[in-house]
Amino acid sequence: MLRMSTLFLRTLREDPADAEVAGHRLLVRAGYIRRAAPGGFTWLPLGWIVYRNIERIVREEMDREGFQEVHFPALLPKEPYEATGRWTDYGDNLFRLKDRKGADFLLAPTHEEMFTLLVKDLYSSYKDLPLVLYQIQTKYRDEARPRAGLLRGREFVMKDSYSFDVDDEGLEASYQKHRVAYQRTFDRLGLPIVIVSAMSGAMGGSASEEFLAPMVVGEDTYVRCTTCDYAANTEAVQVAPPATIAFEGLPAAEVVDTPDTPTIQTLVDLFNARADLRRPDRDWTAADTLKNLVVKLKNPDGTFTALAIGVPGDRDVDMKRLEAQVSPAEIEPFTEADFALHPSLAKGYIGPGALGLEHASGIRFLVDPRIVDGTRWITGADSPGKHVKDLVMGRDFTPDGIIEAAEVHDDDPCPKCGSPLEMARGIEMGHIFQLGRKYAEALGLTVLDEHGKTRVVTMGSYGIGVSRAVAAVAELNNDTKGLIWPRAVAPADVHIVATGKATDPQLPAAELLAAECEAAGLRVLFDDRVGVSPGVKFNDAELVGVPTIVVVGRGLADGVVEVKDRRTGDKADIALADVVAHLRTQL
RNA sequence: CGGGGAGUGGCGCAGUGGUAGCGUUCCUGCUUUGGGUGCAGGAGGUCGGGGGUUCAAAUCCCCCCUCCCCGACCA
Repeated sequence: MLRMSTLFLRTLREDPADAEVAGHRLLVRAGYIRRAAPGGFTWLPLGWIVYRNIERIVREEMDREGFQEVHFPALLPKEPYEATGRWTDYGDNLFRLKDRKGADFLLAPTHEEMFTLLVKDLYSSYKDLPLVLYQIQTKYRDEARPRAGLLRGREFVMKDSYSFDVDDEGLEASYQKHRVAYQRTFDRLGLPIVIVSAMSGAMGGSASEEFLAPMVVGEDTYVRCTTCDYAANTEAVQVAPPATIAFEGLPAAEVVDTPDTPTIQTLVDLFNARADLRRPDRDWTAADTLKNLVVKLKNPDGTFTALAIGVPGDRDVDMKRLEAQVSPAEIEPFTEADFALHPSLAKGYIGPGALGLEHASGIRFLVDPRIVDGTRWITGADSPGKHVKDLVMGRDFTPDGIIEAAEVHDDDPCPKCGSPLEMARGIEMGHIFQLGRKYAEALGLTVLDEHGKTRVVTMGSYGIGVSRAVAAVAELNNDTKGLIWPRAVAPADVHIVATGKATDPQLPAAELLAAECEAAGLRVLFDDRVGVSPGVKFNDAELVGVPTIVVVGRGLADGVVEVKDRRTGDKADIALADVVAHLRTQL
């Protein structure tokens, strides 16, 4: 039994000034956590109880699938991470340190390498697979910007698991088991989840999905269909290409003088203003123009490659989407010096005429999927002050390929059903990932198959943010008065408040009730403080957020106590003799 | 890393060069006991850190650190 008289707890009367988002603010105010370091938090008794409840649920769902728990050090030598290139790839996000002999160590941001090596150490036969191992471990990432308390810290707890299979079918099965286990886990935590397709990116895996809890303070933007079940991370959205158009009857391309049209808007205005250029049926819009952007890719080996991207003029290139497409290369701006090296590019008037591996610039030219055969465009004519109109895709120019890099907008058509898409924000609670053989290859994890042949093991990795889940549940379960925990994770089932003076009958009656509740299997938080006014106790109870509040107060004279539902605010007077049975029905 | 805001008792804030204050919290006493009760007395701060200017710095100057917000970044 937790007693308020002795519990290590101090609730704050006012909001802490450095906490913006509701969940963070309330976790601090209600005495669940304290900031201890940049991006690091101390769990106070109530917070630690909630944390462990969540951890227990995660563990139970892993165990239910037959996954086996192990536990690695967080402090690791650099060598395994050098073997996979991550010692450098992780960049500034990796906490690096040296031991007394000067050897390099790191605080692990994730443990793919160690799990791979552990399995390599002990297993060598296909008969040993499939295998799934997991741990619940503190992770370290030197985040550029820790945020919103536990939502993004530099030290946090993650459940990470890793599957090991002989073949792709096995990987798929392990992946699906995790998918199901994750759905059940988040369901038990009371977290609404949208599963979105994510980019497999540089990892080269075939599938990756994120489990997002929708919330406005979320950091990830994703799109979801307003009609069907399609949902995808913004980076992974696939644009549905329109139907192609026959070339017959399309006007011939024509170069026109368009002085002083540095922007899409000025170009469109000019076309609408000039009688010789006006469209008879409707006004020109930015969507009629083809915008060509040139960037520089910094390849992993340090070399640079130029890349041109063509998108409809009513959209910008989304750098995040572009980066996801070209990963592991990084995007750098195309500078004046770069233009000097490519005299065929007329800045501000770049067009398909100069772009493409087979054309003057030799720059690879990729276009948005909406640019299909037969679409006609106003675009740069590769000469200052000139544009070309009615340049027809497939007839007048052919790019080197397609790229998904244009901005995604609300109301874009769903690639699955064509209904409008909408953008939303969420926080990543879990990520499941078909890694494939990258780590097994780099670290030499192989097994012998039934024919005695060496096979590289194929892997998956799967994460749940455990400490983040505390923050997410708090964020989604509160009101102006405080937290409202879902019962499965709440620090107690019932918060018993005794009002009255020390000599009044309420206190001993509440004491007795608390003991009975506990004997009946209820987890009890008992406000047994004397000399504290009822208002303070009521406010604290609402702030702390235990789902059921029982007040042993003035009704005691009539043999009843008040049972209040924290979430709905519903109150009922229940006869003292019936309280325990009544409370048990609410579990 | 870029832009913006801010660091003063546990928490929230005031204090533009001259002995650090208010509210709350905490302690003591009395009072009060169904919505943060009232009164009185008390405790608690090297004013984020380091340099500098000055007779004198929370206050002015320089450097650094940290926190919050936006962006970049983020299996």
